[in-house]
Amino acid sequence: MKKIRTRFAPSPTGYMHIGNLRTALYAYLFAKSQGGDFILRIEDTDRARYVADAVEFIERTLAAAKIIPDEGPHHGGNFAPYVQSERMDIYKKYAEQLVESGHAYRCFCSGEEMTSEENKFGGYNRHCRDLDPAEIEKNLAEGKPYVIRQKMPLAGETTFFDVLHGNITIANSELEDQVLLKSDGMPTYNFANVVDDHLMEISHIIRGTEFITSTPKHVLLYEFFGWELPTFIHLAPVMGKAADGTVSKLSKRHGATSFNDLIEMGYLPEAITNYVALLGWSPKNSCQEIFSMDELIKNFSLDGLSKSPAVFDYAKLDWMSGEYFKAMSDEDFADVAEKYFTDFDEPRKIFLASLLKTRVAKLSDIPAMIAFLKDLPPFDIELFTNKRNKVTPQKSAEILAPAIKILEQVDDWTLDTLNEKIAAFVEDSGLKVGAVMWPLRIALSMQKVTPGGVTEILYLLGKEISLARLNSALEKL
RNA sequence: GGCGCCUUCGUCAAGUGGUUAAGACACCGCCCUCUCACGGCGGGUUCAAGGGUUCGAAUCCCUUAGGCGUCACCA
Repeated sequence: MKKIRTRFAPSPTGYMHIGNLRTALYAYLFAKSQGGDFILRIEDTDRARYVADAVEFIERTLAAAKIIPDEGPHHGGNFAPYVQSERMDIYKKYAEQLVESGHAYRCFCSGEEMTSEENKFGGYNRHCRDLDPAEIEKNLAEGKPYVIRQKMPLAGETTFFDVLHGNITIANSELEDQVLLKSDGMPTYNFANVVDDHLMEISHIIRGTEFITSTPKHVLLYEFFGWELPTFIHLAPVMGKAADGTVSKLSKRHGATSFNDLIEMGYLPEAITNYVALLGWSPKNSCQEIFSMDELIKNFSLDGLSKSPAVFDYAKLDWMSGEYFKAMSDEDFADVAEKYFTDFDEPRKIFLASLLKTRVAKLSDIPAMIAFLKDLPPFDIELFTNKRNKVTPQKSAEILAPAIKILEQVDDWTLDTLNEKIAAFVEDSGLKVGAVMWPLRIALSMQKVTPGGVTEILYLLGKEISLARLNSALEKL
């Protein structure tokens, strides 16, 4: 059997859309699940869109997502170069070959003529098909710029098989005489793509549905050259849902849309990859949702792919991200959240990690959660009223005063000791735990909700600051 | 507009002629609990519509509607 080879062929735009990442992931998973190769090829044939360092950016992003090419610009391989702008002579050779065989022709029309009514509606850009050979010679001699166009059959239809969609048939009369080689000598996507996929022995083409309609043109090229057809798999797009409920292709208006946006927000790469994998694919005979890359590879199969569009759901990403955090050790979490923990010593960092890892969807949630530890929010007497625990500002003062006395005596400011002292204090007070804890927590944090309880906050704050806050609150009450 | 693709809970989805139509997220309720979270238990909501075929249809066929894509010297 022929070796499975898939490729990811992005244009170098310094931006990795989630949809692109997913396409790369599926191509990678399929290849790896079949013991095949995954190739990275850069489609930089549009000089106007070239972005500096974009290739490195793509490679770094794939590496972060643990999608490792077997061949690529900086990964080596037997089919180099893997950057299309370095393969111009190859495309030219094959384009000329098609002109020779009568499947393509030179077109000397300028841009304006292209967009004429005739071409747009009736002619499908077929105007230069039957130029007088003498005129062609003349134009060439004058050095007049030209493009090479594919000569489409005028009758009949072209059918190709897609793994997800079955047979797709399009009438040849719908196909325009598309440009193969541009006047600057660069190939178009529709040409370079076919030539390279053949030369690089790609067995399965996994790409977005936006290419379904141009696939018959590609198929015709394979036929013109007498090349064996690869297997096509056209993936449904990733959608976004706007505030008004409308669904459209995932874009900026939906929030973060690139892998890097998500990383910057503090989602783990593993969590993003895991979530994205499930956006349009589900495992067979299993309800598993948390997958390592190895498990994805083991479980992946094409028949688990969905052919309908999937809406990107940030809420579910949050959940999945949280699952990854919860599964981490305190040390690992502290490590990954390091830049948010700068105000704490090592033991407190680890302890904070233990508190936060069950409460965080993304790392950037952290600052808002722990801000009160650094800067006490303004005093608000309203907070000292809590119906459920029958707490009032008056009662709060009555609890704070003795509590301060007890805490002042504590020299061993550790979690265990603090726990012990507070528990004893509650016991002696004869009040419910909540009734005692409420005023303490408010005085220490000036907010109703805190990650962790009173003891935890006391420990994190340290003795000095804790007592200062308690005293300050007592004074104001 | 032509052509093409798509349509199971709000979202991701399982399902391929006979199921009480899985599971997950979100949501709601209860339990645990010093708040929040974690954890545990429970709940509501789904086959786009209309026609067929069939003893029987989410599953097969037709029509309609809606969504998306494409119609570049962009990919």
